[in-house]
Formats: sequence, structure tokens, C-alpha cells
Amino acid sequence: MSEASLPVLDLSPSFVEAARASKAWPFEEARKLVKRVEKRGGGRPVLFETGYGPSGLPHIGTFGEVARTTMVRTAFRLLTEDKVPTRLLCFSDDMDGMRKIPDNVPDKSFLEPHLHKPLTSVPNPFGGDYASFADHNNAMLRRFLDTFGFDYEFASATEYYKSGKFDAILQRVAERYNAIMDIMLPTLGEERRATYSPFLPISAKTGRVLYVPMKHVDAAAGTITFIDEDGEEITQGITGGQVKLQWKPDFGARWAALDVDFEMFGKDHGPNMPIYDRICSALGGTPPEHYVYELFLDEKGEKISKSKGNGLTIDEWLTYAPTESLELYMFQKPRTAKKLYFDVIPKAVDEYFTFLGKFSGMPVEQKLANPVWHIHSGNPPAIDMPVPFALLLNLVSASNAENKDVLWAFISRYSPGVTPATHPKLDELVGYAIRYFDDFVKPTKSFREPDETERQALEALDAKLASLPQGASGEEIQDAVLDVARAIERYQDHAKKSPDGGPGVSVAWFAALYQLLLGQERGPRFGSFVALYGIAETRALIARALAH
RNA sequence: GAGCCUGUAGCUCAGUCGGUAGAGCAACUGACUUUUAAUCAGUAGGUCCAGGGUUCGAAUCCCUGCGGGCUCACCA
Repeated sequence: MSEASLPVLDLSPSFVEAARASKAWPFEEARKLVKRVEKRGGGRPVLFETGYGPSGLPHIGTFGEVARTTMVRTAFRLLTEDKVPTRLLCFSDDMDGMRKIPDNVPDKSFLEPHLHKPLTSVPNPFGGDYASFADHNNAMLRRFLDTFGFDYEFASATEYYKSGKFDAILQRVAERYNAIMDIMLPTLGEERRATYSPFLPISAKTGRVLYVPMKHVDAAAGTITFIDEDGEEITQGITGGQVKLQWKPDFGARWAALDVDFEMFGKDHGPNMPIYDRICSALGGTPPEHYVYELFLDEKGEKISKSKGNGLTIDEWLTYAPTESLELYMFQKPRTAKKLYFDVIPKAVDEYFTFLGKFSGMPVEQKLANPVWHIHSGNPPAIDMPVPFALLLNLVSASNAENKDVLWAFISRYSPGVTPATHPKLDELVGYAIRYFDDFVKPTKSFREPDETERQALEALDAKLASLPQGASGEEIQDAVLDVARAIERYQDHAKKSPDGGPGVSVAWFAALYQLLLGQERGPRFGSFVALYGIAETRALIARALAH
């Protein structure tokens, strides 16, 4: 169970009215749910569900699914004036057999003896206090969801099966075994058809999940008969975790058992949805409302998959940008296959703050169409963001800003009165920009070795800088830097004029400074840069260049 | 093959209720009283894939075609 509680919604009539007409997709989906609830009657909370295979770690799709489901939930709350209670159940399929050993575990041979056991019966390869591999992964999932403050309830399939919460539905699957088989068999290939069973017994001898055909299903006794791995014919009960259901029946049965009202899926589930639904109906349930979202593509338009390692991971995104920007990305066009790669991040960040800035001044209808309403569950904060993230990224690489102070000096000049204290959110972005610099810009820097003329010029510059007073202004420093260059023929530009009428200074001088001192082709106005970066620090850069 | 998505400026994409076509980047010009970057001001750039239909009016709605993409064994 999460610690979070649902945020308070503005339920004023104008909002409710606008929600009924809003074309934002969460409202479109929520309206379907309202109709459904009217039909089935109230009396129990509206149940939203998301599901996970616990063999892997939480990823960007996990986040998207919970974030988007929460958006529909919020829209539903507004439409119903928050009079209908709602729940979000995050269901972990942790009783599934471990069919193969994941690649990201430290010692694969450690898991070898436990293949095909339910994940909750597999010891945790990462060590620690968790009772099983599934417990570890479930804990990771919960920690992950808690980080973002989602309001949800966690559910473990193993716990549901073992505690008997699924006993009634398992009994019904036995009773309607033939109906289930009639739904499933036509969807299977010939080979699979011969051995298919909606029941997967857990072998009492080996602890493994068995994919074996049923010799007999006795609904009255509540037992199934099958051949165990050692060839012995076994008859065992179906309740209390002795048996789990095969994938598609599992979905349908869970929906029927828990009265799930809404569940969204990635497109890869799309074709299976009718089958889940039919099974749910066959077991006496009403299939939930669905929403099928698109998968993400990488930079080249190819599908993102964990095994390929392409695209962007959620950690990568959150290393360089705040969560809200990722939520914006998730809000926008769930049904379009969007490219998910690094370049979309700065845009998402800036759009998020633009939407946030416009929110308070918008008429009600537009507020409900504004992504920030959905991102913040109806309560977007008031944040002033005077400097766009894209500008910060440029600034940080242009200014060689290795720490926040240097970057803030540039920002304060750009926007007087703006400080970390007045704009903490901007300070956060500054941190992200610095990380970006460290990870992307810095490694690409290449320092050229100075030739003899450059060496002398740098030495002259160093001496000149040393002679300047402590608090010299950017302009004074700029003049001093130009003075140094005027004496050197290579950097004279006769097309330009110096204040005393002599030749001006060529751009080559500054290009050389940036190549030699910062390892980049371009840089900030040099005098201002030195003033902010520090004279002593700049002399250190010169010393380093000369040491080559 | 089936289903879904998609086609708008050089690139990446917005475009709400059908009402004169938009942003960012890139390009170009200029300003920042000698510099390159940033920034700022401005300019240019479009047969809205094609054809048909509905309409006073279509990027938008409908149909057809063409191009691009994704999903569809098993497992979840």
C-alpha cells in the first residue's frame, strides 16, 4: 500500500461541466467508465488495474502505464464529482514460473536449479533480506512507484492465490473448463493445442509450474488430474495456490474475480484483448474498459526493446530532466508511436513549464486540456520559470560551467533578481544542465596543443591577467585580453580598427583561446567569462594548456 | 495477409469546434558602441501525400489510392 493519498480536486460546477465535453483523452476514457458504472450500479469502488511481469525491473513503460492510468482516474473523479470511490491496483504476476534466467543477475548459475519455479519460490540472486527473487523485484517496483508519489495498492499474485482470494474463480474455471477451452483452442497452433491447459499445476514434488495437459478436471471435487514430471499421475486440488492459471485465462479470471473496471495495455496486447474479454465473460464477469497505447520507438524509428538496449531508459531521462517532463511526454499522444530518445527531453521540459505558466490564466475548458492539469492530478503548482531549459543547456556548454555557481552567475546576469532562493525549480534544472554538460559535452572536448606563437600569447595573457586587480570587471578584462592580442601579428585584423587607430583584433584570437583553454570551438564573451569564472581559475586553465 | 498508427516548412513536430498555416531547430539579415557563443529583433521558407465526396467554406469530416511505421509464433 502506498503512503500517498489522493489530491484534492477543484469540483466547482464549471469544471465538472467542462469535463463532460473535454476532448483530452483521459476524459474520453473516463466518460466510458462513467457509463459503465451507471450500467453496473455503484456499491463498490471503481477499480483501475495495471499489471507487471516481475521477472524484470521497472522501466519506462511501467511508469507510463501507471501515470496514464492515474490520469484517467483523476479525470473520472472530476466527472463524478469525486463521489465514486476509486482504487488503483498494481498487480504483480509473481507466481509465474521463471522460464529463463534474466540477463541482469549477478550469478546466473545460482538461479539454474530454480528454473520454472514460481518467482516467489526462487531465491533472490541479489542477496539481501528479501525472501525471494519476486519479493526483491516487487520491492523495487514499489520503491519505484513510491518515488513518484503514485497512489496505488500493491497486489501479489502469489498472495492472492495462496490466501484463497482466487479460489472461487478457480472453481468456476473448473466448472466452465470446456467453455474456456473452446475460446482458447482456436487461437493456438496445432502443437500447442494438443497440450494446452488453462490450469498450470505447481508440482508438489519439484515446486515447478507445469505446462501439462489435463487428463481430467473434476469440478465437483475441485481437482485436476495430470502427469507430473516424473511420470506419475497426480490428482490435486486447484485452490490455495496449488494451481495457477495460464496467461490469457489468468487475465480474464482476474478481471472477473476482482471486478476490474479499467486496464490499459501496450499495443502488443491488442490482439489478445478480445480473448481476455471472452474468458472474463465466460466466467460471469464484465470485461473492463480498455485503452491500448502505442509502443515507443528509438531515434531511427525502431521499436524500443530491453534486449536491444536502444532508446532511452527512465533512469537516463530522470538523470537529465525532472519527472514532470516525462509525465508530459506520457500524456501527449499515447496512441501515436513516438520516438523516445535524448533530443526529446529538452523540448518536453520547456513545454512542461510553458504549459504550467499558462495554466492559471486559462479558461476552464483549456485548463482541462492543459497537460499540467493531468500531470498534477488537478493541482498544478505555480512556478515561474524565467529561463528555458534549452537555454540553460546552451549556456552551460558555452560557459564551461562545471558547477552551479558559475552557471548561476550567468543566469543572474541574464535575469536580474533571479536566484536559487527565489527560483528553486530553476536551480533543479541548473543541476540537470550541469549533468548534461558532464556527460555529453565534456567528453567531446578536445584540447589542441599550442604552437610557439600561441604559447607566447598565452604566457603574455597570463601575465596580463595576473596584473589585473581582484574585482576587475568583464569589460576591463576584455580590454586587457584585446591588448595582449594587438601586439601579436597573427591576431591583427587590419580591416578592423582599435580605439587608438591601430589594427583591430581578429576573431582568430578568440577561436584560439577557446580551442586551447576550453577544448571547444566556441565559447562565451571572453571578458565576461573570466569575470565570472575567476581570474585565478582562468590562469589555471592557461597553465594547463601550457603544460601540454 | 489482418489490425492499428502516420504523411503539414530543410529537420523534429503542433494545429482544439470545419473558418486567412504554426512552433522549435537549421538558414539568412541586423543589434549587443573592435571578437566567437548565448541573447534579442527581424526575414525567408508550405500544391498541408494524391484523387474524389460532404460543405458557403476542409490540413481538419467521409471514401479510395499511394508512401512510411508498428503489432500479430511461443512466453508475458
